[in-house]
Amino acid sequence: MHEELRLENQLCFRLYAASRLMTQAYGPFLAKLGITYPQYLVMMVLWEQDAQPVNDLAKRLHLETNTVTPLLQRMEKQGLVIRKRGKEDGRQVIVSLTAKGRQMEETAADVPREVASRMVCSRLTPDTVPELFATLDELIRTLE
Amino acid sequence: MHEELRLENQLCFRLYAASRLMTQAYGPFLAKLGITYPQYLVMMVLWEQDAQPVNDLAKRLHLETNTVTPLLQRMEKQGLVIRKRGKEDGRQVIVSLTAKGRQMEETAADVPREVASRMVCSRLTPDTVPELFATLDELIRTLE
DNA sequence: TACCTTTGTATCGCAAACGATATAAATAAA
DNA sequence: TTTATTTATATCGTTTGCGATACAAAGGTA
Repeated sequence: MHEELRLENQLCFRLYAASRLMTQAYGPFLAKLGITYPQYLVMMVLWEQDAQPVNDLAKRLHLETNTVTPLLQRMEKQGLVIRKRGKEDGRQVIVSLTAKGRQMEETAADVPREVASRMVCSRLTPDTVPELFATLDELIRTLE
Repeated sequence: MHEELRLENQLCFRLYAASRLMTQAYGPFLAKLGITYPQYLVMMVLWEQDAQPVNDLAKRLHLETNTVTPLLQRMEKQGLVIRKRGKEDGRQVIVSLTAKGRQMEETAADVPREVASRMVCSRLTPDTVPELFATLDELIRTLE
């Protein structure tokens, strides 16, 4: 038996499981807004900074553009964003929020708190969370 | 601007990004074995305990059976596992390793070390990793 | 100008991942 | 025993996610 191959010894599996369960935890709240979890991430990026090229959105989310493009196409069909060719650089596609997309920010502002309330852990306190964030941030920087 | 909606303040996004980047880190090594990352997880479960019903595999991986079934069908097509109806309970499908699947464990034993070597972080030490594991484990227990 | 390379998006194909639903076997209830 | 319910898998449709590839715009270079 190879101890290093035990599921319980894997960081990768914990991240994989935690990530999917976290996505599921957001599901019911995002369903009320009519969006999915990756779409929610795109919206957060745009609420923070509107009118960005596809490339910048993808980089921010650590995704490939061939993942983001169809995602944005679906969001455009739903009337959340519009996509326009860049004026200076005709290769770029600038993604901007519609009025509907901007309005959604108000409703969405409650979501993080609602999810957090279902996620009370003894090990996730104002003391320990910054440490966890820093560790994950370093891991992400190292892997990308 | 809603501070709680900033991407940088989200645990969910860090887990999402870290999980995908981790999967990508395994990619090249698993490609040599001819399997994908979720398939690798299934193999780890079976190396630990062979001949399990689909349901147990799914529970162990925190996945739905409708995700695991097609995964196993692809693995069966590749000759890594075989699926047989249970004798006592005809509803169950028992998944077992083939000789090829068992042999793969030897080659795979190097994978965790190879990935770890590309993942050296100042915040991921023998001291801090148990703490991180415990936090993620509690989070997973809370969310499931 | 003509040609080559780089850059930014998009298209295609495949493997997850999951909700909704279907199906058959096992179990409980009548 | 017949009927109803639960349980274990499987099927279907949609959304992600990514590698490989295509393609057009932009930027060199000769």
